Amino acid sequence: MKGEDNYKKGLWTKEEDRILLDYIQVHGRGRWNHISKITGLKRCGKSCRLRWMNYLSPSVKHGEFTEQEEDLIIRLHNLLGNRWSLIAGRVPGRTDNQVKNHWNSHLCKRLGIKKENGKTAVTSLKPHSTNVDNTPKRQALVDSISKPFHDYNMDVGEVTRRQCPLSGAQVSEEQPAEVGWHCVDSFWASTAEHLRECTPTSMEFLEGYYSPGDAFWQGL
DNA sequence: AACGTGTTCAACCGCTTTACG
DNA sequence: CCGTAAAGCGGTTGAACACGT
Repeated sequence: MKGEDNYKKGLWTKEEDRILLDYIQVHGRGRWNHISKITGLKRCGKSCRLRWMNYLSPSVKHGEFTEQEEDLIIRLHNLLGNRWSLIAGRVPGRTDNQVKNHWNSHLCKRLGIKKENGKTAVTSLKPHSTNVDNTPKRQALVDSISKPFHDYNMDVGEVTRRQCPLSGAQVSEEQPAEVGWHCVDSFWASTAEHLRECTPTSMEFLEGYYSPGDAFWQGL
C-alpha cells in the first residue's frame, strides 16, 4: 500500500491554495514532498510544486498574452523549437506551461502550423546546409546559441545588446564581437511589424554566414 | 432548454537531469 | 563512483466552458 495512493488529483480548491501559500510563506519553496506531511494537504510534492510554479507564485503573470509576448514566443520558437522552458525564461512572468498552451491553442493555429506525429513541425529549422543536417550537431548549435540568452536582460522594445557567442567565445559586455552583434541585431532588434517581413533567425543567419566547409561547423 | 462539438488551459504522467549523502 | 530523492521538462489528458444547432 503506497502513500501516494491517498493523494488527491484534479483541480485545486481555494482552500488547498491557501494551505500551500501559507506553507511557502513560512518554510519557503522547495522540499515539496514534506508539504503533505506538515500541512495535511492531500497533494503529492510534484503537484504542489506545479501549482506554485504555474499559478500561485507572485512572479506568474495572469491574463491575456500581449502582442509583444506573442511576437517574442514566435521568434523564440522559430529558433529553439518546443523547448518551452527555455522560451518561457525569455518571456517575463510566463511559465513554460502557459507558453506551451498558448502556442498549441492560439499561435499554432494562427500561423497555420500543423502537428506531425503529435509534435509541432518547426519548418524554419530545417537545415539547408549539408554540413548541418545532422541532428545532434544542429542541436548542439541551438544549445550553444540559446544558452547565453539567460544572460540577457531583454525586454521587447528595450533590447539589451550584448554579444551572442557564435563561436564559443565568452560573453563580454566590454568587447562584443562584430559577428555577435550582427547576429543579435538580426534576431532581436526588429519589432512585431518586422516579423511579418521574415527576418532571418539566428540559425539562418549562421547558415548564411558560414560556408558549408567552414571550420565553424567542425567543432560542433 | 437540451444536446453535440470544439476550445482552452490546469493538471497529470513519464521520463531525464541534477543534487546530495 | 553509486544510489536515491528532488527538481525539471515536454507531451498528453480531461474538466470546464463556449458556441452552434
